Amino acid sequence: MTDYDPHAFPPFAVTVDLVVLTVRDGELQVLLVRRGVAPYQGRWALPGGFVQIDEDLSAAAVRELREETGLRLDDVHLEQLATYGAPRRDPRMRVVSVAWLVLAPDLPSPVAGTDAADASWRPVDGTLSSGRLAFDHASILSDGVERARAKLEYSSLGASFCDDEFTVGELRAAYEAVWGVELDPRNFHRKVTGTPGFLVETGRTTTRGGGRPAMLYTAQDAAVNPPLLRG
Amino acid sequence: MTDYDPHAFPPFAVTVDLVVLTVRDGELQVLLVRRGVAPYQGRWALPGGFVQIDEDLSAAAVRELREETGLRLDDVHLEQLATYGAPRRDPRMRVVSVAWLVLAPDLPSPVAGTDAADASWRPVDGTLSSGRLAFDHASILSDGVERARAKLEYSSLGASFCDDEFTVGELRAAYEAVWGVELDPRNFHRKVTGTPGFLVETGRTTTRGGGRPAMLYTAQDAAVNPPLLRG
DNA sequence: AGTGTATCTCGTCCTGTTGACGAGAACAGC
DNA sequence: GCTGTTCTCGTCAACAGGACGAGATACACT
Repeated sequence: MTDYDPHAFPPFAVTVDLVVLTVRDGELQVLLVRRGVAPYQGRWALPGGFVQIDEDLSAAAVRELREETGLRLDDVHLEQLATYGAPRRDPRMRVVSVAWLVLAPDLPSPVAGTDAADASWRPVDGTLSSGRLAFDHASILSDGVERARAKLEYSSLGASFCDDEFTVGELRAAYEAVWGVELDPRNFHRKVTGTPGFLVETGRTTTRGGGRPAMLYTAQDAAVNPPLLRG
Repeated sequence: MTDYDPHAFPPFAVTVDLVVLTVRDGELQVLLVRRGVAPYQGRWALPGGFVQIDEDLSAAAVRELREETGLRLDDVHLEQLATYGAPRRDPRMRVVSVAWLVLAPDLPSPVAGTDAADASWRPVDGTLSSGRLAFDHASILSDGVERARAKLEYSSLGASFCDDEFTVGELRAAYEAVWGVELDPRNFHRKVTGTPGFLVETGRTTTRGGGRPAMLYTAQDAAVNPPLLRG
């Protein structure tokens, strides 16, 4: 490790970029930071940064998540999304970026880290249609949203958008926000409570949200087969 | 691009590795090359190599595919699998490897390229259970097989294992090999011919394989909803 | 206390899909 | 012609899914 020859292979910079999604105000939102330096100065971008030379890729993702957003790993779901490495995606040098998808509940989180001058949740729809993200981040965000939408169909990952304990109605609201559709509350309830390994009853109930008290559940990691359908 | 400062970021080597899967002799097989140099000299490994400094990641995958296996892109399905970059996965230096999944028909292909001293198709099951692949390639292969199995459920990618024109029976044989299950020929026929956009009838028939002449189809790119189930 | 409103949860009906299986059609080889 | 093979269509019961009704149980307001 210490005696490699830097001329034996082309040197690349390796970064991680984070697509951090949450559901706020009934819509899917993404965490963006405003760039303080060129290139793309003043533009919104995905949070991210360089991987350190002795650091695992996932460790770099977790570190950037903590540094730039204040989120901890045990609050969220994190998975590798894809890697982007077009030769001129960064005009300064050859950068290969490993993108990670993070699904987070609507935490009353600081959302202000050490690095980012300005960070905030932005609606995904408006961000994608405006098309003004830095670098190829619009493409990465689009892929991340597509992955999230697809994974909700056949996994219990929708619960990642909810608190540790949640009601079926809150879970349904997350699915509706991600998919942009309205789901029948009765059929959704039947589906998620009837799928073994999807939800665990806590025995407690809550009346937040009004109406009849709702059972509180925690998530389990079961696959859904056949999948939930989007409408 | 020309004036970057190589001391401003940690330098990484970036490679591509290929998980090339096919169905031969009724079982899922993977293309491996035997390493001629240390480390892991003599061990089987996934084909791959360094990404050039001005080369796109997918272009590097296509180039290695051609160089090491003789396969052309229009013969096969290629998609990015995942990226592997543990700090000591290569004992010589810090290498980040972008892995690609290739699904190929059972071509009477040379399978001998410029680089690889020795290349051959090996059964996936035996390869994974022996656990003697170089580097972290067993883990990459495992992820690739899992991806392939999952994608066959809700896409027409199984046709990537068949020739351009194929029968429903040949397609079913591919699914059975990948999933390691037996499927009912009548129900499978009903499902794939009844899913709009999955198959296109050519009008021609064939008697290869014996029995009553079978209709020949070409593949289309439709998603399957609800998915095919694994038995 | 009573009324209205909201949500949750269970149940019903109908349709389409799936798995198990039967049966005939159409070839090759002997 | 007979046999064995594969292909293709059909049948039937069980199940899952979408549309919808209805009661349960909270809170807010008068």
